[in-house]
Amino acid sequence: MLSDWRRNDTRLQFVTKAHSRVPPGGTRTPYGLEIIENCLACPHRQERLFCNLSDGALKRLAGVTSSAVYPKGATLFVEGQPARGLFVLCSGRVKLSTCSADGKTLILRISEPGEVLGLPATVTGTCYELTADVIEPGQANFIARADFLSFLKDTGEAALRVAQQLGETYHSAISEMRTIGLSHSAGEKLARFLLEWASNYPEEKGQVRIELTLTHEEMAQMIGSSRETVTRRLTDFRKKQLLEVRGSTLVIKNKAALESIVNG
Amino acid sequence: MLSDWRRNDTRLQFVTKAHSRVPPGGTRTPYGLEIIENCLACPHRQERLFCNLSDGALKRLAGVTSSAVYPKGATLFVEGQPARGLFVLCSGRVKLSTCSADGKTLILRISEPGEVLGLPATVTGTCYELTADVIEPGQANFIARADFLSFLKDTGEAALRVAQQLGETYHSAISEMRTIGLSHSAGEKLARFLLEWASNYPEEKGQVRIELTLTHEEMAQMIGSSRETVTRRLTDFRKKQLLEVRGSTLVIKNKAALESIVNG
DNA sequence: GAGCGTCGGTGACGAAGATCACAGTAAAAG
DNA sequence: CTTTTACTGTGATCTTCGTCACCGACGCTC
Repeated sequence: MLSDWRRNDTRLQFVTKAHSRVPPGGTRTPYGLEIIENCLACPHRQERLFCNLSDGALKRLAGVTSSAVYPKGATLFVEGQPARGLFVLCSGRVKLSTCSADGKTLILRISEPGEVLGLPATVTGTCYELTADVIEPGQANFIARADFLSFLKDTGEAALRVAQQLGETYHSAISEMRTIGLSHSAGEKLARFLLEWASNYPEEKGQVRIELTLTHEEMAQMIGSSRETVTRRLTDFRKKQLLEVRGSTLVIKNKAALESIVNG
Repeated sequence: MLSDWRRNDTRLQFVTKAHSRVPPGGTRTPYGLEIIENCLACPHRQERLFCNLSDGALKRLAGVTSSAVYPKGATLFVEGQPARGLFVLCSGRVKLSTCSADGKTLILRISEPGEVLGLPATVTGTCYELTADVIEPGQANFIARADFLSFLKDTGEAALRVAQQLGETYHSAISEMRTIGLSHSAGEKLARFLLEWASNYPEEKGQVRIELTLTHEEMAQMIGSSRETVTRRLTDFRKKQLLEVRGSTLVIKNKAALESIVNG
């Protein structure tokens, strides 16, 4: 259903300003993608740390927010750029990665709706430390650095939220670090990764059904390994009845066994 | 000169409260270690992000700060503990590490004076994600979580500082991540690590003289490798005239060559 | 001075995995 | 309906590095 614009070029598509004249709570584009025009009436507001501010604060923020929809493959910002500002991801998913001189890529995180991208660099006034690429099309709200900082100065409430968001970002970085740094083998890393991913899904009777729209190549880049080894370990797991794969859904058949792999 | 208490047990030694009746600006213990009693008069105040708050804010903070001196080997907090509060490191150095079920250790950072330890967990109200061990004796000021949060609520100025500090912490975690995740070999990781370390020291004519009071074992834990490989790669580097080691000072003789190792 | 623990240095060995090469498959593009 | 492209699957090879084993140096304790 999104197929007609998935293959578009990656130029940024500015769709609307946040303070336009549309019914509150979102509307629908021709592409079937929900556009959230108004954070106050956003259906996800409750669940999201950064969106769930007071009405006053959100109104203030809305005045300096530019909303846009991005196609798959779009780049929000690039590692090493001076930070222009931050992006609040409303829908879609974004890959955060870093890249070495010889082209090797390490993915640090796949961001979900509700997360704030580019916050650390925006707050400290340095360069973005990661590159943000859209892997599943969606909407993001941009806030320029200067606007954001003056907002923070005025709104005491928000600064604490920002600190908490940063804390969580750090937490997830550490967790990724543990996956990569503490494993003895690629199989262990992969198991750690899958379990981490599965922790966002409900478990029943030792089984978890998860959506995993990543290529083996991308998984390899997340665990610091090669594409081929991911393929091999994955088929190992399947042969051992630990997993089942049907398209982009992956079923963990034996969570306990996977856990015993990571615990040595 | 510190030798007589380096070998002490690791119980915490509470020495003084911050609001005691001593001359401002610090005094000297019998062990030759400078004790900073008063943040307002701290000689390092300017250079340190978190210490450099307004007089009013610092006074408020002083009221809830407990100062203590810790011997080598002392543990400030342990990974997985619910966060009690944070520590401002005034002097000495602290190792931040995480540990897997089978005992493998990964060191994420060696903290220097002026840094704040345990901040992310304290702000988000979760568990410490790392373990903090003193590797060079020094002083740290403890602030309990509840006190700190109410301080933050009242002091708008401070929340922004906290956010910046968190941003920097995150930045250094990413940098560590790059070292471990983007390298093709242990030699590359070690070179990356040494250059990172050297970036805090002045360079002249392609040479840098650095203090590196870490054992090979600890370096291995920083780059996710084994003690033996660190020893071997280090002697390789010496044979190739890239390095020289005299006790705990290490001289990078050929910075350019080290850089060419990391850049492939 | 003897004993002990920590640290650095080195050899041998085996397993893990990166890399290369290529085949098969599935889905989009034309 | 063909062609192209992206992704997965698998074998062969070769390097690296972790692990084990041991030795010597140094500093501390008794």
